[in-house]
Amino acid sequence: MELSGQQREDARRFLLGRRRSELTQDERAALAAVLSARMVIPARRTIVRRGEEVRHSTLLVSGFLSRYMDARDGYRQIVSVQVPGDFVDLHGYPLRRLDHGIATLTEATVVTVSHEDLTGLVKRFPHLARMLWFSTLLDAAMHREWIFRLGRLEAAGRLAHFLCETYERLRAVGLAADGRFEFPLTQQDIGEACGLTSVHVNRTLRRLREDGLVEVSAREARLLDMSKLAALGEFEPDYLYLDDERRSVR
Amino acid sequence: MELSGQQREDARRFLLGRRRSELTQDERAALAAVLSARMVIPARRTIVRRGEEVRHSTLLVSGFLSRYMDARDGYRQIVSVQVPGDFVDLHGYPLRRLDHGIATLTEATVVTVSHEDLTGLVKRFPHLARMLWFSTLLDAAMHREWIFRLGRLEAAGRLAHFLCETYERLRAVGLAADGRFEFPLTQQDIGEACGLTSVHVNRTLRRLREDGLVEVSAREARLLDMSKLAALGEFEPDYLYLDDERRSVR
DNA sequence: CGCGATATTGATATAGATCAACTAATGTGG
DNA sequence: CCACATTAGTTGATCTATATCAATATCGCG
Repeated sequence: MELSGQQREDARRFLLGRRRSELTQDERAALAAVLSARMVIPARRTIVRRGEEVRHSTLLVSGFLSRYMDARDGYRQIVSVQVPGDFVDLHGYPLRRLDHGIATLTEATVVTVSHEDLTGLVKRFPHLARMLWFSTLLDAAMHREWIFRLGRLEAAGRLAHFLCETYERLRAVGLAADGRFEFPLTQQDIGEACGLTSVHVNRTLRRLREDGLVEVSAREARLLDMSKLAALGEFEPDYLYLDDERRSVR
Repeated sequence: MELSGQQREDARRFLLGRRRSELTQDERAALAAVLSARMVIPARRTIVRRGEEVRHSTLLVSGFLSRYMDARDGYRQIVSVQVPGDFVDLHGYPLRRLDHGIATLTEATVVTVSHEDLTGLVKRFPHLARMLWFSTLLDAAMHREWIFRLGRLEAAGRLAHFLCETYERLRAVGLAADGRFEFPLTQQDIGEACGLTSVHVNRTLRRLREDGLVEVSAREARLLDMSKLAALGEFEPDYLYLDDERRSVR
């Protein structure tokens, strides 16, 4: 079967910025070959609900997705924001059933891989299997950092940490530079990620702006003083396992 | 090489209570064969520090371990409590370097597997490899629930949720029944897990006791009203992927 | 028995939630 | 392209859950 340029390009995004986990030509081609056609999903759509069985996994090509859990009072807690290049629900492959919901934050382009195809892939390419495992472990590492953020930082630190993490992850996949990146989340979204009300996010962002640390608009975030932000958020990017962690921040 | 009864017994604990992930005789024997001798570690010892490279992974046989992150102010955030049968730092195998510390909470007995041996195992037993992956994904699922707990529940709910989760996990490995289990954590430990001060843990536990929901002493926890506790903590154990989730709680 | 760690309780301070109003942006149909 | 509707952002006033500080009580252990 002929590979389309689009499939190649989509497969290339996976684990971008983690050279240590470079895939071979063969592995990448095999992955590309099982990718579905691209699908575009409007903003703020639920893709998978908690408890649902999944038969394929989703690779995010562009836009932002959230993984979230609903609370009884109607509020939701975002447990993870996925950026382009992330396999969103790869863990659904061994687990079969998702323990949380997935929704778009912005309009998003995705491609999928059926679990059947994944089984074929991991049989033929043990190293690729290991890299898929690795990528789910990155998620877990980010979860842990997310726990730290909620458990030990106050509002300003949480926002600083969240912004630093998002920046570094986008930078790794070429979507951020010079402290700037597209960031079309609402203050409500940010609050749901950081365990704060949108009102408090607003006030805290204002303070950070007044202190010259960041500027966050509806479209874009600008991190004006990375080292102060990193200090405020106690952000140490080692847990992202990036290529160039020694040079980034600090 | 002859397998000792102890090795067999230790290997048997892995993924106990998750029948869906049953290992074959061969797989279990192969795992048992690479387990180290048991080691006993005193309470409150750091086992691995953040950033450390690891060359083996640890299977907990008895006692409690914590995975934690240090904050600048000297406080720590516990991101996970490991119970017997858990592979504590299996994610260190693909990741190589830990993004958090590991310490004993109580005296603990552990056995280890070298990453070299793990590589041998996963080559020979792809299904076992998948189960190892599965077990790290259980950790990730618990992390997500931990995020929910910190982000969306107030003190009483957090404690209720934490106690329910711990109970169900211990029950799965035969260490809890009738709402009771050994639970030798200090209120300080509980606070570090739930993002609360020990003072507030104390007051909140008192309220739960006065309401007839739990009794937590230095040795033991007694969950007196599981259904109220589960409601208070918005605890739905599906994320633990237990054998009998339909029957448990609720 | 006495000492260090843990638990308990009280008084006070504070970060963030809640409620409420208003403004600014964004989008839609006529 | 404007009028209006909808959504998101902003600000103020007040309330509350939890932190902080401090003192005492209790427990487990050598």
